[in-house]
Amino acid sequence: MREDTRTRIQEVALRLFTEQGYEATSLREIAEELGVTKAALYYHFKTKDDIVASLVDLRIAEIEDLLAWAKSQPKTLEMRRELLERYAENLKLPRTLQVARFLERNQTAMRDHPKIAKMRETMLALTAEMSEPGDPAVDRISRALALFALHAGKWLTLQDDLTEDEVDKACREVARRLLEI
Amino acid sequence: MREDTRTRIQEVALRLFTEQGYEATSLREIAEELGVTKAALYYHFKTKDDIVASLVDLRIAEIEDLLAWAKSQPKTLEMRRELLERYAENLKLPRTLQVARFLERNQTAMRDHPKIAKMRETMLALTAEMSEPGDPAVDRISRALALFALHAGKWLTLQDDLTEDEVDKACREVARRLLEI
DNA sequence: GTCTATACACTGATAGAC
DNA sequence: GTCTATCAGTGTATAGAC
Repeated sequence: MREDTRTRIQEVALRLFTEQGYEATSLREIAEELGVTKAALYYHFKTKDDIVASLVDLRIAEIEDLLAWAKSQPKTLEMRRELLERYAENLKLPRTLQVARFLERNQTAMRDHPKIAKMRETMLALTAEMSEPGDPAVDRISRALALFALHAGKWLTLQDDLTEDEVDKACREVARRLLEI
Repeated sequence: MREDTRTRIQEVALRLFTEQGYEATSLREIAEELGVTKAALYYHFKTKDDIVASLVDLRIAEIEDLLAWAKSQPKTLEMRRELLERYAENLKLPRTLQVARFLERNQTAMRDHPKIAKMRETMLALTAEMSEPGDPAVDRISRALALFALHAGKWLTLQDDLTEDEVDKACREVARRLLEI
């Protein structure tokens, strides 16, 4: 029971874009790995950019969901803790994690992509929801940093004798503490 | 009193690589901006990779200096504070900051570059110097994160009404606190 | 939906004149 | 040190057959 080609293209593209970079990955490479020709890709996606857009859309939707929830809540420590929890849980989903990694590693290449601008905007709004405008700068930065600490674990993994899971747990703990600093 | 071409190539390349990405920047572009031809670049650098290598070398040397200093010190809180201070001061130098930004934004593209491996290794060794092997995972991650918090300020700048300098100061304060968590 | 075939621009890199 | 000229290769994208 094999998935449709469109989904398979997304999967292979996401993996190669993340491993090698967006620019460094050619449509020929993607097509070859799928056992189809380049022309076939163009039936499913208008351009190379379009493949990326379809991936980023997923992530934007998730962050927007989080943002909507955050906006419906009072700006308390409890809410920030819960937001962090939700963000971390979301980041555990394989698809989400893959897209997040792709985005982390291809910031510059994706720089002018409208979807990326949109995502950055939403992400910014999310960090804004973690503080009141009048809060001290250190508090605001600290809370924003808490979200990014969750990502940090992914590329700190190599650290040393710690397993990926241990690093992940430690990052979450550090993130939690960043909320109360 | 104009600098030599080699240095000008490095400057332009660094700026374009950072702004547009390594792969997305062609040698033709660099040459055009300098008012020379592609062939001229090849007199000064063996390959495109070579230009990057010359830039990264600078950063590696700086981190190795820091590492050497760290190794000569006892692993105390005082030392970690001082290390953070030195790292932050170093990151203020325009050239260093530019190279650091370039590296942040082109991780994937530079993935297989031997110089990058070397740099990651040195950076890892530096974070390792901030803890004893027996320290709790949370402490170790927290301290490593302190260094990265200094970088975070650079792309959190957009945050809101805060100036770049305010964000920077706040990041340093958060980083300091991460040492004591 | 997927193929073959092709257009056309641009890439990194080299050879050799000045 | 910088140029012109050129290379082979690859890139994205399209037209049209099956």
